[in-house]
This record gives sequence, C-alpha cells and structure tokens, in this order.
Amino acid sequence: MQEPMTEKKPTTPYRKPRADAQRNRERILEVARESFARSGANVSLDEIARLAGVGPGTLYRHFPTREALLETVYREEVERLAAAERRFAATMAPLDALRAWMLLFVDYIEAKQIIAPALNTMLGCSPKVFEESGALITNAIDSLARRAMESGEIRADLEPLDLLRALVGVSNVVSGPGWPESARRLVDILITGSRTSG
Amino acid sequence: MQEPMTEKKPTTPYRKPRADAQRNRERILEVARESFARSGANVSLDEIARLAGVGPGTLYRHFPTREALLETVYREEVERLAAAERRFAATMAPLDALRAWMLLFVDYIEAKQIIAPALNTMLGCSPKVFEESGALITNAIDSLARRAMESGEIRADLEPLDLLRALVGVSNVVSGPGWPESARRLVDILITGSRTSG
DNA sequence: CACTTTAGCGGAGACAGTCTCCGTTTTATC
DNA sequence: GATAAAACGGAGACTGTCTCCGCTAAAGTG
Repeated sequence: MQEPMTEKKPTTPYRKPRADAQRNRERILEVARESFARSGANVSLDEIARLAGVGPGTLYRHFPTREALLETVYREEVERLAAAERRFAATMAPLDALRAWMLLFVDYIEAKQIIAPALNTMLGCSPKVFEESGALITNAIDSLARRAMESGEIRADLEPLDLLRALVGVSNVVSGPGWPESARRLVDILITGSRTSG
Repeated sequence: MQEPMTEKKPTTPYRKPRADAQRNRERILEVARESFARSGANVSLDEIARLAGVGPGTLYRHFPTREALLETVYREEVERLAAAERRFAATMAPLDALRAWMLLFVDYIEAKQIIAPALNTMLGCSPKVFEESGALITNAIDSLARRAMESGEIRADLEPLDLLRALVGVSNVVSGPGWPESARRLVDILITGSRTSG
C-alpha cells in the first residue's frame, strides 16, 4: 500500500525534538540544582518552575516526580562516582580500592552537601524509582566489596550496601564543621571491622 | 491590695486539670501510635485528629508539632533504652555493654519498625526539637562509649553518636526480612572496627 | 444545686504545596 | 504559508498544615 517514494520514510516518522523543550528542560535543571543546593531537597517544585520561567505543567511533564528531578540533577556526580569505581578497581588492591571509593563518597557528600538527601532517597525509596542512578551506586559498592571478599580481605557475610547506608546515615545530618572527620573516621571503622582476620 | 482572706489562695491559683483534656490527650496518642505504625511517620495530623474524634485544634494544642507528637509516642521506648544503658553499664564489661546496647537498639527498631524515622528525625533535626528524648539516647550511647574508651578497649577518637547514626542510616530502609541480620552484622563490624588494637 | 469562671474544644478557613487538565501557542516539516 | 503535532502554562482541584476565636462544659464556690 505504499505510495511512490516521493514521501518521507514510512518507518520512524520522528521529527527533530523541539528547541524550546530542550531549552526549558535545561533551565529547569539549572534552577533546580541551585535551589536544591540552597534550600534542601524539599523546595517547592512550583517555585522552581516559577524561577525557571515556566509553568508547573511544563516542569511536571519533563520530570513527573520530585525523585526524577533529583535523579537527573545529581546524575552527573553519580556517574563520576561510578567511573571512579572502575578506575580504582583497575589500579588498586581490593581493600584499598574499597576504602578509597568510600572516602571519595564522603568527599562528594562533603562538597555538595545536598547529595546526601538525594542518595538517601535513592537508596531508601522503592527500588522502582531511581532505577538508573541507584543501580550505578549499588553496582559500584557491590563490585568493590565482592572483589575484596573474593580476595579474602574482608568477611564474606557482609552486605555491601549496608556500608553505604551507614555512610549515608551519618551524612544525614550535615551538622557542624566536624562532620567530614567524623565520616572519614567511620570509613576507617567500617573497613577495619570488615576485615577477615580481625 | 488584697481583700480579706475569705478568697481562695492568692498563691498558685491552679485548678485540677480537666478530665476531658486528659482523655483526649490519651486518645490522640493511642490513635497516633497506631497510625504511625501502620502508615509511617508522615500520616496526616488532621486525619489522626479525626480518628481520635477531636478537632485539629485540639491535637495541635496538645502537640504543637509533628515532632512533639512523635516524641511523646515513642518516649516510652526511648526511656526503656535509657534504662537498659544503666543496667548494662552496671553489670557488663565496657565493650560488651556497648555491643549489647547497640544490639538492643536494633531489636527495638526491628520490633517497632516505625521507631526508625522517629529516631532519624530526633538525631537529625535541629537540636532544639526533641530535647528530651534525643538527649536520653545521646547520653546513653555517649556514656557507654566513653566508658569503653576510658577502659582502653575502643579507640578514643571516635564520635559515639556516629555509631548510632550509622545504625539509623541502615535502618532507614526497612526492606526485606533479611534486614535484622544486616543490622546485627553492622553492629559487629562497628564494634570490631572501633577496637583499639586492630 | 445554682452560679461563675475559664480551660479546653473544634471547626471554619487561610495558606502552601502537589499535580492535572485542556485550550492556546510554538515548532518542525512539507 | 499551511498543517499537524509537540509543548506550553496556568487555572484550579485536591490535600495537608496550622490558627483563630466563639462556644461548651468542667471545675471551683457558696
């Protein structure tokens, strides 16, 4: 039933994505990053939309849930953490790699304090949400810990994710300036306590 | 300027607290306990008021904030934890006492899953709120840890509260039935990692 | 028991945040 | 330019928080 080939391709009848959509999406992300950093993860989404100069409907079309927005805002940092895992695993001894990565994790939380609630939600919410970013982090700690287990350096019965949850728990309260030391000490404790020999 | 003493006492002109106030307070607590346990710490307060058969105003007069209500609901358990601290400190070696208390803490979270968000808020919120309950928990872990430090069994540089925060962090996600084991393992890791000798 | 006093009640309603629906506008493509 | 589809945006429904204040009923008094 096809007509002569003067028409466009019948397959993939897609058109180029609209320019204004792309622009709005980026303005929203920009404002959201700033707002989350300034006022925490609970700022009003309508407010973000207003600051971005779009209607609420537009924001919700691009990011159906608060989690989706959070995830996108922090995707970049999460991907960097995932990349670090690959780097560490390739160049360091298992236990050192695990420790280094956990310390890097602390650094990230310290630098952009706001990543903590996001991660908290990522690790805490129903697994359906945050599939993408959550999986990146999960896989990272998982493969680092597994490698250390297989090499016999840490006990085989621990749940890798728990190490991370412990860190996130501590970072939940980004209180005084003494926090970073606290967190780094905790990494030390967790690593030491995870070793096999004892 | 006082008139002759035929009047009631000028000092402490207090009257007996009203019976209905006490009754309402208890009905609210009862419903709140149940609601928090069933649907988490974010249930609507107006809804709790409705279920308790009182107006929103009454609920808010008795408990000005959600935190105040949460605190009162869980005060009993918190006090039991504080009592356990005294008992353990009196009868066990420092390190054992610390471990035992942390395991008890896990048990409490396991039994009444809902205590976790409450504690999370208690430890996480501004220190002003939760003064009472928060201090009970803080003091408990603090004195247990300090005793173990002074006896030289655990490293002197750790922040006692961080141990607790780590536990709360892990308990944030009360996911599968495998959770309790996870948490107990974490206690083990934390204790082992906190010891001095290494 | 009648009477006064006032603690306590409770609901109407102001306010804020979430999220959706749908008429209008803008864009890509022809 | 004409057309169709994609995207916009804001009015508004809905839900939850919290307060104000006129009224109710319990406690105190003789």
